[in-house]
Amino acid sequence: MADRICHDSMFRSKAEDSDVRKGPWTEEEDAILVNFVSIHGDARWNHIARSSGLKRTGKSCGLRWLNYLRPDVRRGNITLEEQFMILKLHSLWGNRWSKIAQYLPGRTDNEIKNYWRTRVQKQARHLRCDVNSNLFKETMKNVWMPRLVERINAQTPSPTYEQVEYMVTDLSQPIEEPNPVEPDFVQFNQNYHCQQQQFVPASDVSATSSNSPAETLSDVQGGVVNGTVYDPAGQTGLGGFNDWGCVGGDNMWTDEKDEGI
DNA sequence: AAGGATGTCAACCGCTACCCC
DNA sequence: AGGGGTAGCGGTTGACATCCT
Repeated sequence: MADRICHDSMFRSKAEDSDVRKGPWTEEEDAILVNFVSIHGDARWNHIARSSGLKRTGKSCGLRWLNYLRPDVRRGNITLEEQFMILKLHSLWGNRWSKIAQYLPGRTDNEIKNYWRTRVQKQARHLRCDVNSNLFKETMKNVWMPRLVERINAQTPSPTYEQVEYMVTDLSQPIEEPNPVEPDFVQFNQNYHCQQQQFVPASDVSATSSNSPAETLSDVQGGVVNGTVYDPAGQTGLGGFNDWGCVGGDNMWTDEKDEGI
């Protein structure tokens, strides 16, 4: 859209525009930006861009700071706990990346978005279904999330009863928007991240129906019914499908090879 | 070993909402 | 009220890395 030129360029001269740098940031540029932010704060990015001498747009400076340079940004692999939160919050809010990022301290919306696209959507492709389909949502809720919880439990001590009840209750929440249980997530996040306590698999609690949504899955082709993985064509006992409901190969939760957990 | 395929992620783009004058 | 300036959001792109044949 020709009349929707990036606003950053609207108040830059043509000479300046032709001089605007794009692409990866250099260490020197990073150092300049960090220095300027330490003096002027992380606001007014256009002012920083101009006065720092960086040949970048204010927008580019802001993005670089937010996604990479700010001191509280977390780098490295997404943890199991973070993965669980992403799946859970995405089931409630969809592609509201910045909102989801608020519940994952130190993670950026960009990082979460990339995670979703590269890891989660890949699994949807393997299942030959749309990431927004009922099949994919059911598989995520009834297979991947409980298994993720199991893996989290395997590395941390037992949860409190309240936490178990919370998890069970919350996992049964319908997918809806706007989200009516947002305060619970604040509590959940605090409990989980601050106290280093743990979950219990929903499948371990009789009140849940994590493995038997047959009446729901009967409406779609493929999925997981009573622990059996069905492919989108309705076949069972799929060669190549592990019990995550995924095609064997890369493990979506870690960088390790999937051993058919 | 090579090169094509695939995955990852930083950065950019287009758009919208908000604020201020 | 409305227009300009700005920040933030979600989608997309492209460079680089890694994997596979």
